Amino acid sequence: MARARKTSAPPAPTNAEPLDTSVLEGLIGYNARRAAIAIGGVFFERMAPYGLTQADFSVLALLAHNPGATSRQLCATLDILPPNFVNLIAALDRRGLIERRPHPRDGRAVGLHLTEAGHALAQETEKVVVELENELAGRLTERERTTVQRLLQKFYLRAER
Amino acid sequence: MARARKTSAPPAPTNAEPLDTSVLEGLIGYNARRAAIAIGGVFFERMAPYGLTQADFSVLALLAHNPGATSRQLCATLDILPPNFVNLIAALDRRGLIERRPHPRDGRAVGLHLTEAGHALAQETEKVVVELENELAGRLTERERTTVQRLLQKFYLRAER
DNA sequence: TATTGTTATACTCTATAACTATA
DNA sequence: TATAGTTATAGAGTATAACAATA
Repeated sequence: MARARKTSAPPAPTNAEPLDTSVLEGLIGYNARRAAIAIGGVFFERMAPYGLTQADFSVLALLAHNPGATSRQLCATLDILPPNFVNLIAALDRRGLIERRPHPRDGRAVGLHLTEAGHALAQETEKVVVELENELAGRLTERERTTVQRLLQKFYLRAER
Repeated sequence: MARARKTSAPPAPTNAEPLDTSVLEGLIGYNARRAAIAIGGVFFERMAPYGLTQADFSVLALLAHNPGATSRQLCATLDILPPNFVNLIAALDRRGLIERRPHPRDGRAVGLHLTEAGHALAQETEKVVVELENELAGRLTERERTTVQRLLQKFYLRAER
C-alpha cells in the first residue's frame, strides 16, 4: 500500500509536479468514483458507434433478460427517477429498439419489450461491453475480478443487512 | 458468485417484482458506478452540515497536504476541467477557507493555501469522512478493504502500465 | 508558441412538484 | 388513498471555444 511521502513534507510543488494524493487514495468513495468515471469514459468511446449511454445499455440488457418489465421496475432497479426515465424510454422507442405493450394485469402500467432490432443491438453491445470489461480487468487476476465485484456490491445492494 | 435464475426464464415479472440483474452485476463498470453513487449519497448527507461537495472536500484535503498547489495541479489531479474549477475555488475563497497568493516562480499561476478556518474545516471533515468510510467498510475485512482500494486504483491511475 | 487562469455558454444529468388514469 | 406514467422545470455537473496575461 504505502503511498509515498506523507511524513516528510513535500518541497512546495511546482506547476507540473504531481500532488500527494495519499489521503484521497485511502478512501473507498474516492477510488470508486474515480474508477467509475474512468471506466465510463472508455464505455462511452466504445458505445459511440451504437449511440448508447450507460443507462441506455443497462435498460436494453435488463429488457433482454426481463421481457415485459415496466418503467417502474427498471427505475427501481437502476435507481433512476421516473421523470428522468421518460425521455430515455421515448428515445429507445423512436429508434425502434423497444415496444410498449399494455400490461396484462395492470391498466396503469406498460410492459416494455425489445423489438427484433432491439434484441440484435442488445446482443451485439453486450458482446462489446464484455470484451471491454475483459480488457479492463486484464490487470486483475480472475480471483481479484470477482472479489472486487462482490465487494462493490456490498455498498449498493441492500441485501440482507 | 452465481447470481440466481438466468437459466429458467423468469415468469414475466409483475410490477413490484425485482428484475434479474445478473448480467449487469457481472460488470465492473456497473458495480463501480452504483457503488460510487451510493457512497456519494451518504457522503452528501454527512457533509451537509459543512456545505462541502465531494469535489470541495477533495480540494481542501489536497491543499492540506499540498500547500501552495495551483489550480492547474488540482485540476490535473482530480480530473476537473479548468473552467469548471473557477467557481469552485471562488466559492471556497468567498467562504474564507482558502487564500490565493502569487506563485513564487510563475507569474501566471496562483498558489492556493488553506486559511486558519480552512485548516480547521479540512481537519474536521477529514475525521468525519474517515469515520464514514469506517462504517461503510464495516462489511469488509481489513484485507478486503485494502484489496478493493488497490484494485480500483488500477482503473484510473495510469501508473506504469 | 505554449500555458495559467478566466469568461461565456451549451448540453447533459439529476431532482421536485404536480397532473392523469387507473388500482 | 396509492401507484404508473407523464409534464414542466430548476439546478448541478460537465463540455468547448475563446480571451488576457505571462512564460
